[in-house]
Amino acid sequence: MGPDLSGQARSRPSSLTVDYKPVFHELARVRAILFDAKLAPHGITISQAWVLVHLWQEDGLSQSKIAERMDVATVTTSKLIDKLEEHGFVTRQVDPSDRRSNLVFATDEGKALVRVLTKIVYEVDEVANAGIDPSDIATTLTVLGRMRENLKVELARI
Amino acid sequence: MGPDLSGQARSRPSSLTVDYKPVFHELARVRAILFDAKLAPHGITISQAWVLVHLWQEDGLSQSKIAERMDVATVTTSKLIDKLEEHGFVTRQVDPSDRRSNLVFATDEGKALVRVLTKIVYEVDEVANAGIDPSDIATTLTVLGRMRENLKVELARI
DNA sequence: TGCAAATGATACGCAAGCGAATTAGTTACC
DNA sequence: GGTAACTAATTCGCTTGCGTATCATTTGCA
Repeated sequence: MGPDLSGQARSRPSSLTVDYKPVFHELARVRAILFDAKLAPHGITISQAWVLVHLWQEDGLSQSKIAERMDVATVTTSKLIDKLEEHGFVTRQVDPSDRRSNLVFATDEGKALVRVLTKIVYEVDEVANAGIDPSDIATTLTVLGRMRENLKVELARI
Repeated sequence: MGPDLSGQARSRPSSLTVDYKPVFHELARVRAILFDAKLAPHGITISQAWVLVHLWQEDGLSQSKIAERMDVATVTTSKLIDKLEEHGFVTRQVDPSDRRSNLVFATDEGKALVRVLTKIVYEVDEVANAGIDPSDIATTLTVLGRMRENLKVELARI
């Protein structure tokens, strides 16, 4: 036998489950692939679509505000917004009160895409959740949120 | 009110939880960042480390076998193995029975790293699981595995 | 046997992340 | 008021994924 890769007492399951596969990582990847496949006809990717969701919540956010709310680096939003602007889903406007800053507004096409995304999220969840006890799914989402917070706290500490 | 982004009946939680954040995606990213931070002193990334785990399970796999077991494209393993070879963690050997194929073997340094990874997986799980009911974590891992399978079946169907 | 089809690995180009460095503009303090 | 420190956005270069195309080799079938 090699080392114990379960990362826990042997009787407890862990992030490296019995199949020795990084389930968090793989699940995120598979979800992204399916989302991107469903969004491709609309000329957008799932990461770009998330920017639109944040603008739907509050239009005219600055790029750094968007980065903050999406929990990514500003350089990432910069490129996502480039693509969205190219396709006419958002417009950039220099903030008159701070000329370093760009305010980002969703166009009508961009707003319409949020509605499309809604439907696609529903479809993907339908597929993903098939045959799973709804209360277990609720538990899972709570646990994942908690794990994310735990890890973010640790990253901030480093 | 905008569209219903819960992607489910309003009373049920969903992958877009109340904070409107893609928790699967974010959790995978945060985990990867923490893993990479802990692995950086050893000159390896978490994705590269996974190749070593598969070689620990069975040494001398071909690149395409590794890709198959990791559920990634062969082009991805190709580059991961480039990096691992550069750092002396694996060696490639042409398969004498099929000269198109490279067999990949872990070096002693590579094998030693699996042991390091074991410890790091334990540490990351310790952090992630803090304050969460162990039985809820068990439920979560089961649910995630099921979701992954559901989505993979759907992707194969497309 | 010989040629078509399949397979293994790689090069190229793309997307989404990151960090570090750069530029432009703002704030804060002496 | 002027300089130092900070902040917003971008460019560059990196990793990990993907798809497509290419090349060498192997397999399969007529």
